[in-house]
Amino acid sequence: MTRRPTIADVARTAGVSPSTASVVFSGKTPVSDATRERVRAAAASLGYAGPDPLAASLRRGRSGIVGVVFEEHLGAAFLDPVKTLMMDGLADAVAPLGAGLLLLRDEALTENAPTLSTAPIDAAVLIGCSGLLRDSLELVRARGLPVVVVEGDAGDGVPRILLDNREAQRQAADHLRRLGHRSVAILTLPLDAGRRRGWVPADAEIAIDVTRERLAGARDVFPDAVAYAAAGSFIDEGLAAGRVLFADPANRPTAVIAQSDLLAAGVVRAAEEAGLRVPADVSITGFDGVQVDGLAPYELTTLVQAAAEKGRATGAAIAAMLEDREPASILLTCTFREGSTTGPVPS
Amino acid sequence: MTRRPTIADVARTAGVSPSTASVVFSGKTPVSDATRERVRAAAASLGYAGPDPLAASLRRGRSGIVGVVFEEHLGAAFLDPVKTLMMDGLADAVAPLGAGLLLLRDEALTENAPTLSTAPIDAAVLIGCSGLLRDSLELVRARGLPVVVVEGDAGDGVPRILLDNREAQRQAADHLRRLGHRSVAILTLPLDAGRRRGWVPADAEIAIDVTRERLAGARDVFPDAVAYAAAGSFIDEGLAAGRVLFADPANRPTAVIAQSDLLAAGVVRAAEEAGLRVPADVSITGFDGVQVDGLAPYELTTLVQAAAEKGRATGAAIAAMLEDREPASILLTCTFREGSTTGPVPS
DNA sequence: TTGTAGGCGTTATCAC
DNA sequence: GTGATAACGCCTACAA
Repeated sequence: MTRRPTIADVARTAGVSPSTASVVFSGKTPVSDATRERVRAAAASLGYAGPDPLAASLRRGRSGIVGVVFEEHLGAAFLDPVKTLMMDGLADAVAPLGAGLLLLRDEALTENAPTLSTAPIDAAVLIGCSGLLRDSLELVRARGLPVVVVEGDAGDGVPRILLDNREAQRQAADHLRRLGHRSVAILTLPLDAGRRRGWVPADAEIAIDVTRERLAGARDVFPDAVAYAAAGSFIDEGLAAGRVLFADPANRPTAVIAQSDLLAAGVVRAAEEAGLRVPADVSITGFDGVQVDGLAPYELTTLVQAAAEKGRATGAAIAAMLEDREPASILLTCTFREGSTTGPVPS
Repeated sequence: MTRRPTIADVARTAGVSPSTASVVFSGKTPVSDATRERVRAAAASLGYAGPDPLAASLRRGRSGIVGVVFEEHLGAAFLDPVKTLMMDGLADAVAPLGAGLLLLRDEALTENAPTLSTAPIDAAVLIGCSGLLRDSLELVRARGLPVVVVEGDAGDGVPRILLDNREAQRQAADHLRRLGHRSVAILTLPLDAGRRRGWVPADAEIAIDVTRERLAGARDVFPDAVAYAAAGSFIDEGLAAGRVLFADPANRPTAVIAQSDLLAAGVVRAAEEAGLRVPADVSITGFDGVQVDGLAPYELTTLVQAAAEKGRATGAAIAAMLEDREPASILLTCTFREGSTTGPVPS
C-alpha cells in the first residue's frame, strides 16, 4: 500500500463504520469494549497512528495553536529573561487548552516565511511595543482571531496585559529618598527602536511605553534626576553606562535607578570597578526581580514582576476569548523587594 | 450574515469560479488583471482575509509547521545561550520553507497538552539526550514524520546533527599543554539528568553524550586530570565549582578546562575572588564561543561552535526530508579561539 | 451503542 | 485564462 491509512481504512478493517472508529479515538461517546478493541487492533495492524491533526482541525475549526509574535529576532527575544519567563508561563497557561505556541516573527521582518496571515492559529499574542505591532494587529483582526497584547500600545477593545511600571518604579525611588538620597541618576532601557545610547534630554520623546513609564515613576520622586539611556537590557550595557555615571568623582550620584536587573548588575560591576562599595558608597536598584546569573553575592534591591504570571494571565485571556467569554485587560503589580544593594546615603 | 466569508462567497460576488478566486490568492497560475481586480475587490467588500490556513493545509497535506521538542521546561531551555542561538538558526532555516516553529514539550511532561501526536506538524526536531527522547522518537516515526535529532542518541536511520566535541576539547587541552600546564582540573557539565554537583570518580558512568565526549577529549591529553561536575551550565555554578577547585592554595591547578563558557566565566570570577590573576596565575578555557554577558574585559579562550549553524543544518536536513531527498547526518566542527584567559604556566 | 450522510474550506487536475 | 469536479480526512447531528 502506498498512502497512509485513514480512519476509514481502519473502520473497514475492523468491520465498523467510520464514525464508530472516530469515536474510539476521540472518546467523546461511549463505545463497547469489544468494538474498541477491534478498532484498536485494526489500527495497530495498519500502522494507523491516530486521526490526522489537520483534518481534525479543519473539521473542528480549531488548530490548537497560539501564535506568539515577536518584533525581533528570536535569539534576541530569548536573551531577555523576563520574556523567557513569560513564555514559560504562557506555555503553561495554554497547555490546558490543548494548545501549543507557534513562534512567529513580525510580518514586516519576514520574507516568504510563515506569518500571521498564513499560519493556522486560533489566537495570537503580540509582544512588544513598536509601530510594526499595529500592522500585525490589523492582520489578526482581519482574520477575526482573538488577540492579546502584552505590554504594548494596543488601542480599542484589545485586551492588554500591563504592569504598574510607573507606580512600582516610584516605590523604589521612594525607598531611596527615605534613605536620604538626593543625587540620583536613572539608567533607562532603550528609548525607541533606534536604541541609541546616551544622556536623555529633558524633552526627549520616548516611544517605548515601558521606558517612559518607569522613567516617569522615578521622576515623580526625583523630578530633576538625570537619565542615561542604555542600548539594551544587558549587563554589559549597564557596565558601560555605569562607567559614564561614575566618571566624575566630584559629581557622582549616590544612587542609581536602573530600569532592569541586568542593567543594574552592570552598574554594580561598574561601581566595583570605580572602587565604590555597594551600598556603602552608592545604592543601586533594578527592575524585574529576575535571577541574575553571576551577580552573587549581591542581591539586588528591585521590583519583582511576576513574569511567569504575566504569561499565565495572557494565556487566561486567550482562553477566555476562545470560549467566547469577555477577556479582561489585566494590570499586574510589582512587589518591592529590598536586597543588599541599597543603603543610607553616605554622609 | 453571521459566518465568515469563504473563498466561494468571494468567487460568487466577483462572478468567477472558486478555482479562479483561489488562483488569485495563491498566484500559482496566471490570471488576467481584470479578473484579479474583481476578485480582490470582492474580497475586500466581504472582509475576506485570505484562504483559511487550515483548509489549505489539509488540501496541500502540509501545515508549514515544524515541531521542536524540548525535554525541559521552556524557560530552562532558553536559559542556555547555545540552544537559543540554535533556535535562531533553525528559525532562519525553516523560514524559506514557509514553515514556523511550534514549541512542544516532551510527551511525558505534558498532561492533556498539545503534543507530538496531535499537533499538525510536518516534521519534528528533537533536542537533547535523555531517554524520554526515545519515546518521542517512536511517536513521530509512527506518524511517518521526518525527524532530526540534535545532539542526542538517536539510533538507526535518523539524521543527527552532531559536534566534534572530543576532538575540539582535545585542541584546547593541547593548547594548555603546550603552554606548559601539567596540573589541570576539568569542570564538566552535568553527568546525567540527576545533575549532582561534585567530584567525578574515575569510573563514573556519564549518561550525557556531550559531557562524556568533552571529558574524553580533555583526558586524551591529561589522562589524570581531576574532574568536577557542575549541576548546570551557569555562571554561578562555575563560581561555586571554582571555589572548590581553588580552595587549597597548596594544591591548586594551574589551568581549568570548563565544558561551557558560562562555567568558565564563573571560574574566572572564582579566581578573582581567590586573588588569582587570569591568566598569570591560572589559565581557564571554555567551550561554546558564546558571548558571555558581563565577563568583559576578559575574552575567553574557548572552542567556538557554530550554534546558529547547527540550527541551520538542522533546518536543511528537515528541508531535505520534506522534499524526499536523503537527509545527511552532519558533524559540525568547533574552532579553537585563543582569548585572554590562557597563558604560560606560572613558573 | 452503532451507522448514515453531509460538509468543514480549500486547491489540483484537467478540460475547455 | 477560466471553470467544473473531485478529493484532502475527519467529525457530528441525527436516525436506527
